[in-house]
Amino acid sequence: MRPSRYNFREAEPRWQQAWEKARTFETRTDDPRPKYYVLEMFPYPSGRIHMGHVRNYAMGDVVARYRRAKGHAVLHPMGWDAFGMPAENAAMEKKSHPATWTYANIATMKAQLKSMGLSLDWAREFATCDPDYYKHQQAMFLDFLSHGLVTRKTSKVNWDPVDHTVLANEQVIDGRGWRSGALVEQRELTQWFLKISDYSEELLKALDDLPRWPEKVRLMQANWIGRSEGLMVRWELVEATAPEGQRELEIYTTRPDTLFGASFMAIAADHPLAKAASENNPALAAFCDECRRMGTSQAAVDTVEKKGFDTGVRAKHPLDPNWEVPVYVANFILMDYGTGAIFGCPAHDQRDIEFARAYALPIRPVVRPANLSDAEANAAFDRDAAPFTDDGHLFNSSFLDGLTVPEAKDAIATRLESILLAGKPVAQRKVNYRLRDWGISRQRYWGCPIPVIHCESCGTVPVPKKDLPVKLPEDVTFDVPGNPLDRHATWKHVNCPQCGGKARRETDTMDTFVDSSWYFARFTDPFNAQEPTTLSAIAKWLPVDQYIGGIEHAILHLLYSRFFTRAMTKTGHATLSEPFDGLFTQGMVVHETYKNAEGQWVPPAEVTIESGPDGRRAFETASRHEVTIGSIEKMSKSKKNVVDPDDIIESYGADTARWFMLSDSPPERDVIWSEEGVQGASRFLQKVWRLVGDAMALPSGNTEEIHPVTKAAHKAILAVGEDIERLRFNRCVAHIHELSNALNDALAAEGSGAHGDQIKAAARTMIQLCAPMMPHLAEECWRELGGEGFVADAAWPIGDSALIAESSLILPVQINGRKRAEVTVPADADTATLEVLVLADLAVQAALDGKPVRKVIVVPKRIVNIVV
RNA sequence: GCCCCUGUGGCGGAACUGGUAGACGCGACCGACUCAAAAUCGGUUUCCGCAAGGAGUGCUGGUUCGAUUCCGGCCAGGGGCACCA
Repeated sequence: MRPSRYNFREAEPRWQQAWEKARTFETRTDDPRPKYYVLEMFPYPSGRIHMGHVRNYAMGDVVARYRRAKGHAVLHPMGWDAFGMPAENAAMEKKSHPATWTYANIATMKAQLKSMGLSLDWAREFATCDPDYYKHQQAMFLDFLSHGLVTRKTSKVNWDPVDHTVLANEQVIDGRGWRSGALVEQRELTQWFLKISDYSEELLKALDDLPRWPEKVRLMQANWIGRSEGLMVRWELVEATAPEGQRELEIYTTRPDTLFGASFMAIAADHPLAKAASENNPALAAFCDECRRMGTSQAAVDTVEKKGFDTGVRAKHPLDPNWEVPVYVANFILMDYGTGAIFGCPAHDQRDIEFARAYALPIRPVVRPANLSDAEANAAFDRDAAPFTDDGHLFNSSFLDGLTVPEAKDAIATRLESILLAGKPVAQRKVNYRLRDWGISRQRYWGCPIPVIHCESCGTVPVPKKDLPVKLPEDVTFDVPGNPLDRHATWKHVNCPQCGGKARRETDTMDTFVDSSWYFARFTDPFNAQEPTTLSAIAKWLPVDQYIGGIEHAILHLLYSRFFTRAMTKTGHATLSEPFDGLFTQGMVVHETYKNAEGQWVPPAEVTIESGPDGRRAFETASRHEVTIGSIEKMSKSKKNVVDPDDIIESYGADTARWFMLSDSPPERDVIWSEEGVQGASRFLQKVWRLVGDAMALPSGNTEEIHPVTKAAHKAILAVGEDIERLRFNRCVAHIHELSNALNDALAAEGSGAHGDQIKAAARTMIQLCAPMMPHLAEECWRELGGEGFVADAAWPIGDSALIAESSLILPVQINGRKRAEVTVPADADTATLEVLVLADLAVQAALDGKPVRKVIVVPKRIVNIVV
């Protein structure tokens, strides 16, 4: 006997086991059908999955299951982004080894993901902390090294002087170390870099070839790469003022047209000239030290007050040897960008004008609006007004006078290129990029070791490939701060692979972004023990057809992966440039917040919502005390507005959780998790169960005519398919609701059983359309409706647009753009016939009220507009 | 400061490429079933108005036979980037 309610607790695990036993979702590499690679960003094993994961993986699973049904060989793998700081923090706090902690979390989260019933190929699972994974990463690093894609240079880190440890930006809070509370200093360390900046132009240009990426993400990447065209200009220093050995100062500018408005030079505290000038100037040295005490994060640099210090050095204007400008050290000039030096033109730059006002420097306007004369512009100039940064015409600028800004940029570049200083042109055109090389060195234990050995006589020597992997030692302690690899008793002491002499291992590990920059490639053949990738598998499966993840990875992860794919291709590990053909960034999961009378946050699980005509009220379930409903915010531990996926799956089942995640909200926007919403989803599942049961109970029978339910079914097939392809899951849900309503109507009207076959067919269609979103219930119903095998293996139904066609349609009629009537007309009537039909209609006649018709506009199958 | 996105009923949202604004769902209300409740089913639900009718997609102006959609200005909310020369 069929139960009247669907029992998900019994059915869901049963179908999960059945799929697993049948190995339904394992991908055969030699599958001859057209491929489709669906990938969701793999999770960090933090301990438990959260609702954001549920949303992300529910979306990916719909795409994967739909593509399977459409006859694709689908690759839909899952793994773990398993290296990173939280494991070390847990090691310090809970005294568990990072590996133990990480693998335990993976086990928990894998069980949670399995309970969602995702169509994943678990046979391909790996964690980036598996030596079997990172040994290939080390091999590729060595290949990158030999192909000139790796460099070693100094860069700054946040140094905690108390804990003697390097801090991540997120560990620096208000300029202090998060544990020690000590003021953070900048320290220079020699570090390993991947030369992503060699690909700046390429990575920028290729953004145009990614039409299936969100415009927003491409724009963010373009801004991050930050191409600018400018001029490198060398300024001769006034000899009497310059430190020993310093003859000139080179700056980079994108506004060379404003050179005649120059009033000062500003250099970074780490600029060689600043260091040289500091030697005999303790006050300047102290100022440079102060600049260095800022954190290395941009946020830290941003919030600091703009300050400068006159070095006493003077520079000669390149076009007027008698014109001298002062050289300042300024805390807002970054050594990393351009040459670490600028010239300031206060009249035409916001930052420069603030600096000039603060240090009483001259402000000379050189660009005027096109509608003013030179004299008017000079008269109108105001030191205290905002700088003029628009395009205009040059004045007060010698041979540039009267030119537009672009003309002046070109003219001054041409002039300066022909002037020689110390035998070389004083200026040179230069395209510059904001994008910097990718520093991958981390002074931490829980990461992929950089496979290099430092030998006193041979220098840096790559670890021979036969010695890979360089494995992390297991016997490490976290009771003191600092890098456990560095203080390990034996690990770093090795013999040099070249000379055999005493040497030491590199103790830095790789940035975890390296791990995630090629995992998608490894998934195409994770079984290859010899090589990182199998080229035939890369060629077959890449690029990823649909990549889905959070917008927070819009820049770094996606840009690094694009670079890494190119680097892999250069070193023979891949055969393409762009790893992700289609990208989708989903919104966050948000929830209401609740506060009790004492002002404490209350978790949703302890709150009961009651709604009536006066709105919604919330009560603590246990005490019945009313709580205040607060704003809707991203789920976070601090506000306690977190809903645990396990609790939801336990109370409602995986299908309900998935269905609700996909309903209502457009996937790129935030979705509000609410108890009412999830209950609505649950009710719909039961409705599907009931409709299928009622349909099944009908006797067989058919008539020639096409029943409305058949039309509804075919309409839904076409609409749902199109909307899945465009990732508009909320609309899919609406279409399925419509079909279920049509089915409900058909069942209610069915007395004699004359249309049994058509109604049953419509029920089957509904189940197939539901299957990508609520796979367990769909399997259960599919079996009942006599479907063969798994619905997961069934071909997607084919919609027949001919069945939907109507012989007549209702056309709205507007008069002067206002809807006044509706006229039923034959679907195939031509424009002239329509005009006659519409004008003859009684309701139209009444609305026209005898006014003369000036014009009739007919939009076929849409609307008729009469102009009177 | 710069850049981007968003703004539609009580709520989430729909409306293809300029062509019937409010699909679908949530909530609410009314009714049926029930001793009763839950569940379920049926109906109503943009606002004003008894109605006829009118208004209406953040505000404002424009283009158009016709604007949620295109353009200008403004307001509000969200996000990203940044002393980037």
